[in-house]
Amino acid sequence: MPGIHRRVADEVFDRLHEQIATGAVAPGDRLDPTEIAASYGVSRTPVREAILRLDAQGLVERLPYRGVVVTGVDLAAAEDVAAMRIQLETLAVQAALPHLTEETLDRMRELHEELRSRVDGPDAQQAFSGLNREFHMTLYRLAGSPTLIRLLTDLSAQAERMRLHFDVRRGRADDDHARILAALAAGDAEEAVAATRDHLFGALVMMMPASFGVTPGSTLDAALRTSGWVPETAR
Amino acid sequence: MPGIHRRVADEVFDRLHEQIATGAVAPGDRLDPTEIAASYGVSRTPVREAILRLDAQGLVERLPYRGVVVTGVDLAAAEDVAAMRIQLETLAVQAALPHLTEETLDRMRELHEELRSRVDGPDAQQAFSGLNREFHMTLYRLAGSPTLIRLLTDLSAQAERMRLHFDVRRGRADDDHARILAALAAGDAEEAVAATRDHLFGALVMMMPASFGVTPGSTLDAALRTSGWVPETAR
DNA sequence: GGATTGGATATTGGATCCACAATGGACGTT
DNA sequence: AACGTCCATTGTGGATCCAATATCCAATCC
Repeated sequence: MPGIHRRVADEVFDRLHEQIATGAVAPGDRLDPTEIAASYGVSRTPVREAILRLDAQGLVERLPYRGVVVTGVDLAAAEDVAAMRIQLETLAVQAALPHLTEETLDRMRELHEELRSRVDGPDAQQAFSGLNREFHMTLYRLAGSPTLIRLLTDLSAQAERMRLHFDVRRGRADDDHARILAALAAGDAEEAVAATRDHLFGALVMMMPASFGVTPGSTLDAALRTSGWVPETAR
Repeated sequence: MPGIHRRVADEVFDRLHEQIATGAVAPGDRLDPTEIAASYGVSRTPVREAILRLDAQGLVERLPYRGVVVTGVDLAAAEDVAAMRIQLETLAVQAALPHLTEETLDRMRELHEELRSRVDGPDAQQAFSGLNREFHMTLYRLAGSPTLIRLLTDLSAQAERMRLHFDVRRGRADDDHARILAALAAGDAEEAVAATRDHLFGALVMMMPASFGVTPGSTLDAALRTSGWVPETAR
């Protein structure tokens, strides 16, 4: 049984990933490998490995001989990531639906309830992140695509970081999840896709200024249309 | 001008990436960091960094304390990667088209001609890989999405590795490219998407046994349908 | 007075060294 | 003779050491 191995580098990676995803270290902040190594009581080597992995996920940027900083977030990046998620998660929904079992649906309902009950808790933000991700991933795993899971995991971490940066509270997420569950239970693929798309799009919109409109010809525009979205002007 | 800096690790990464993408080291082969370091005349440190990055891209697998092997390829993985590419490249086409200029189109035509002329050359396979990727990427860059480029670059490397593993010659690629160019020139988004999808799907089909059919409910099935594909049985 | 260059300092990237885990073979036991 | 255990060997992961590069500041020149 390989995989049970916990190397120091794994530990460091998890802790740094957590720090970044939760916004404990903000975008633009500098990560000092020496300092981190000292504070964790390890050498710089595993810290370097962890940073390499964070870089591959796009969470940090390594400036040669000039240190490593947490990747900055701006609205353009948020829109970019949202577009990719819409394109891939709507695919995941479609591919997962045919393999949906009552058991998985129950598991999702559990997570849904758990989310509702925690909406006003002390660590609401923290709990939301984990439970929300697990709710969606439970479904997506049914698609049976390791690549898809890998991409979505990375993108989720990015998105979560942005959500926290822009201080977006997701009160409406419950309703979105209920809508998704209903569509899944009814076996309505089109509605499940639409609900997922609106869920992701809604999170993005809350980060944007009031005057926000989808830029025609953007990846976001394209992804929205692919998933059946109809622009305001055409309605 | 910093940023153009070439570190040793970058060099090692490029060489290893090349070796893997071109199949010089086959799937399942073991990579010995010590041996690589010696043959390149460097220490193990930059080799380790390079391997870390290859791992993040899914090109190699690191078995804790047991070495690193080139990720195996099978038909399921090929199908998986193809599905992701279809989903993302069709998005890229749609987002790029509105920003298409005559200049870019000319650049693509150049690459197209170059590809045709090299079809029977000595290093045909090698040339094809690079030129084909550049042909598509030239278009996709117009979408203005760093994330999309990053994901597609990784997926392309995977796909190329599989293509070479299954020893697929892409004679038809020329025709596909011509079709894409025509659609782009005409500003026909739907046709450009269809052409791109068929291009990618065609490459996958050539890896499959003759009896191959798209599994209903797979990510491939979903991606194909999203891009407007109609299954045989429904035609 | 401002800009440019040279050196001091700090920090990253690379090389080397060390410890521990994992395989393979030898030996002993049943 | 077969199986299990122990030890030696190999090699990965981590720690430490060294070199190369960027930044910062001061001195010098225009």
